[in-house]
Amino acid sequence: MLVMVAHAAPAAASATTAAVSPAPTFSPLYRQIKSLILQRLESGEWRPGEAIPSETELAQRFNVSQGTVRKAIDEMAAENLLTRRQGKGTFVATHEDPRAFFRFLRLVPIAGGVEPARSIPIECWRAKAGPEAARMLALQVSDPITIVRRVLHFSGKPVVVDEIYLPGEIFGNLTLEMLRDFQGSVYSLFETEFGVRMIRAEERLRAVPADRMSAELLNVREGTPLLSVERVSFTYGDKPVEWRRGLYSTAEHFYLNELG
Amino acid sequence: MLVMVAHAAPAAASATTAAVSPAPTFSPLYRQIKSLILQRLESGEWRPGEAIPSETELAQRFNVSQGTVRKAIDEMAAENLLTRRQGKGTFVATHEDPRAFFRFLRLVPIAGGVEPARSIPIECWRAKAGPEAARMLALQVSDPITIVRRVLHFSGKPVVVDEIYLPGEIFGNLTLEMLRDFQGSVYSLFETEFGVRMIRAEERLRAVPADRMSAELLNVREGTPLLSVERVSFTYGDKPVEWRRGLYSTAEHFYLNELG
DNA sequence: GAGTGGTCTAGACCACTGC
DNA sequence: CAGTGGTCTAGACCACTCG
Repeated sequence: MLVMVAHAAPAAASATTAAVSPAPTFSPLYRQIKSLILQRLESGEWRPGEAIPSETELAQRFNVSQGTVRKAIDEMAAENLLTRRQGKGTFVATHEDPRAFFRFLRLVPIAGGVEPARSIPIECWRAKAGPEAARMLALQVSDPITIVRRVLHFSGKPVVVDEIYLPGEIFGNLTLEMLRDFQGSVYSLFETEFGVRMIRAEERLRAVPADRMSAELLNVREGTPLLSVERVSFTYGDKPVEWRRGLYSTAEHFYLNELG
Repeated sequence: MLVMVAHAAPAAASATTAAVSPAPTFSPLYRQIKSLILQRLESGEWRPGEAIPSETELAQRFNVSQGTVRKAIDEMAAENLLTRRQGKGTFVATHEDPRAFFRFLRLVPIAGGVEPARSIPIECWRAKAGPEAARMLALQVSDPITIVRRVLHFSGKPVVVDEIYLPGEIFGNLTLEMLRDFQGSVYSLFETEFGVRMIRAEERLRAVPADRMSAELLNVREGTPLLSVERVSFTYGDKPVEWRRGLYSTAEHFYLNELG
């Protein structure tokens, strides 16, 4: 049945759209399988850290060959949505994995050493979205939001000061205690406690002078150049669910980026 | 013949190394094909922008199935070493491609618009490598190097001031005139005139105050926070061939980074 | 229409994990 | 040993480009 849909789709697509636009040409079978798997992930049917059914079983279930399922999973593994483990199975990616840590925090000490960051939450409060937060989070102005202020320490020293803006609809129950008590990264908490998995993010970097409050928190002089990092994070379906403004002290750390 | 090597390799490898270390387990056939193709690229047999032989021909040549060649090329396309064009062939990736531009210059205007950067070379001279340049370029101290200073303009305004350090052995003939006259990016010139193709790079970002010279060139006040971007670029075989220090004015631009 | 990459299949066998 | 992902093959057909 799925096969028929698969073969019918491109023909129908080109028939209806060819005269309008040449863009949406063709959707191969493995992409349809991919979006079926994606649906299961979005719906929470297969949860972070769990194994999904084996390739052969998915192939039977979807009535396609194992190679087609494989190609779908290949792409999703490349996008860090799934993780393959030979001999064990294919697993839904999770931020519990320490590898995921440095994918989202690219700060490295100038002088060697790989100490993990320690997050120290300062405040957590509710507010109404201003125009900027609303735009970034695709909300309406004055929709409820939750804001977290915190500091990140590396080997005991404050290096990053952060403000995290979250949609109140999802994160209305977030409290300072949860942030304090949770073992693991913030994204790990979001995933475990709120069922929200961050897939990708965009960061915008600038150099700015330290304001008084940040200077105090980071133990630098007011006006010291800091790295300003604005991040919007997206979950499934490219839905923005976090907006973050961070100031990084780059006296003893740098932001490492790989250009592929 | 190659097939025999392929099948013999893992057995031999595990026989000799199993007792020593469990690391270098197994090299599948498609990776051997991949490194054969890589050799052709490194040697310049297939040059940037040119088409490589078709998959079927490579399969015959290497005595493997087309699917195996395909998988090798798949990986190399994912690494931006090759570019596939349906119906036309597979091509060696090149920095002439405008897509390659923003892979290596992630500066975006805050207020919309996608004006291309204009590179204005200021100086180009020979020098001897200091300890830092030597380390970054994997040279000996006092080996010859070539240094370029330049400014990047966006819509007529200076935004980036750059110093580029290059191994003299390769870039001994680089002149200010070449930089001025060449149409296209610096990497495009390196590729065309010096046969050096940049594959990947690492950037280290910090926020620093503008020194007097940079402040003048960028038309900002001394001490203004600037984004310091240090880059080491690598060619085939992870050989470093460029070290760059740039100062970016982030008054009207930001550095955009995608976290996947 | 010939040639290229892109998709899909079916089946064999290998490497790894865990019972 | 059974079950999983990983590799390799051979062949069919589709989509795209170009002369």
